[in-house]
Amino acid sequence: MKNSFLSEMKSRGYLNQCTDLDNLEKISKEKTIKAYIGFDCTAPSLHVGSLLQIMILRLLQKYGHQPIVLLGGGTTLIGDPSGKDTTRKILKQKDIKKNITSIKKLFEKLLFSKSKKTKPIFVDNYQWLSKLKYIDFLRDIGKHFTLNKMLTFESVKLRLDREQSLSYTEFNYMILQAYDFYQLYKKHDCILQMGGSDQWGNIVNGVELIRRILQKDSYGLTTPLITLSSGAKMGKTEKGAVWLDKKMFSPYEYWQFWRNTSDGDVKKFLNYFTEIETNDLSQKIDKEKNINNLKILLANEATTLMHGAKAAKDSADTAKETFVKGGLGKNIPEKKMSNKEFIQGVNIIDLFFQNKLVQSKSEARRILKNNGIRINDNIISDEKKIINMNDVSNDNFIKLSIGKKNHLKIKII
RNA sequence: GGAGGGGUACCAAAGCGGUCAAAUGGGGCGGGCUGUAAACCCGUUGACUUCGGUCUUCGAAAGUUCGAAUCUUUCCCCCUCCA
Repeated sequence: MKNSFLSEMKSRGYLNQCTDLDNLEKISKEKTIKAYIGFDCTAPSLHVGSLLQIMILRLLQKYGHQPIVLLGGGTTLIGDPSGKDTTRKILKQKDIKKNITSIKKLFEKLLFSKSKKTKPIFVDNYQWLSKLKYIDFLRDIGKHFTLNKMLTFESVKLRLDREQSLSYTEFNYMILQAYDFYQLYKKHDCILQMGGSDQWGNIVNGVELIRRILQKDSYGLTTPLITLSSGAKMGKTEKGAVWLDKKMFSPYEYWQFWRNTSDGDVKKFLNYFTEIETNDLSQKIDKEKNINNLKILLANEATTLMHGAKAAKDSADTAKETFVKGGLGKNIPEKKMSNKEFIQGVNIIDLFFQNKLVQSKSEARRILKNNGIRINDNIISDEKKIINMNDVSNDNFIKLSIGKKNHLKIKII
């Protein structure tokens, strides 16, 4: 059997559930299809939690199909209750618009295609949702949804079971999402909606709505929920979410995020988040004895995909410098300071505080007590220590470190 | 509309007149071990400090008191149940 979109979906482990795998496979082999994924626009960037969805859109393109990216300008106003146990804050429309603009940029880069056939289509559901008339909507769309069924959905049940409130607004979310699919089917002949496993209920609703109104078949499929071997949710680091936008999360940090993948997750992630052909990949995995090299491979591939080959290489080099040689890496953030201050001498605590390596002086003192503060890789244990020109290295730098991973080079001018 | 319950540090949650900068758990941070992993262990987790202390915090404001997170009043917000 020849490789197809769905067969690679399966072999990479992207496929969790599908409404009708056999028929979808048949159709996607016969002709090119359009498929959509909806994204919430609650923040100015997406984070790695959405990366799997992005990967499958790219995969779709690889097999000549066309992705539709739905940016939920309308639904974000409502808030999806799936997977959340409390009502989300309602965002301002102005903010959502900004978010949409910057998320769109991200997709334009990631789903870039020269071919018209696989070029991504961007839609914003605000376009049609904002035009809905309440009475008409209730009559035409609402009649297809029974409360009996809606109450059986996980997202609803969860809230009710826990006696957490679920607002009427949120309760409508699933209907709107179903309506989105219906609109895209009509406007763009989009026959497939994809999403994370928590979207299954919403997706099925759309498929059913299309069948009821148009008597047409459409399809839905979901990707598995990614769990770490530790059981935690993926995508959080000490610094918060792992954003895909380099303004919010630098390529070096991004590289480090993947480099720090735990052992148990490496092979899975290589399949999920790189585009190395599956055969090559399994060979590589078998051959490689040192798991750290696989982690580096993962970090390189994932960073290349997101930020480009150069950024990946720079990050890898910096990491090498920093961790292997222990010297000053190129990508360590750098700051300039006048030599006047150092001729006078600066208190160590003040120096770290001024350079924003710590949020308060108390924090600096605390870390210092725990042997976490270093100047030029030497642990400092005296909080009254004065840093002056004697601490400047030959090439006019002072290296400040907090812990093992947080460094700053000060260039003396 | 009626009846109750509640708002405490990043989160959850104790405290219910002084010994409270506030138990405990999670998370975070630093250290140790190591492989930039996991697990585990130790320390730390409001700010400033001349290291003696000082200042600000328990939804908001006002009050009682020598003294309030704790008592009173008003206001704001959230939740549950009944209609």
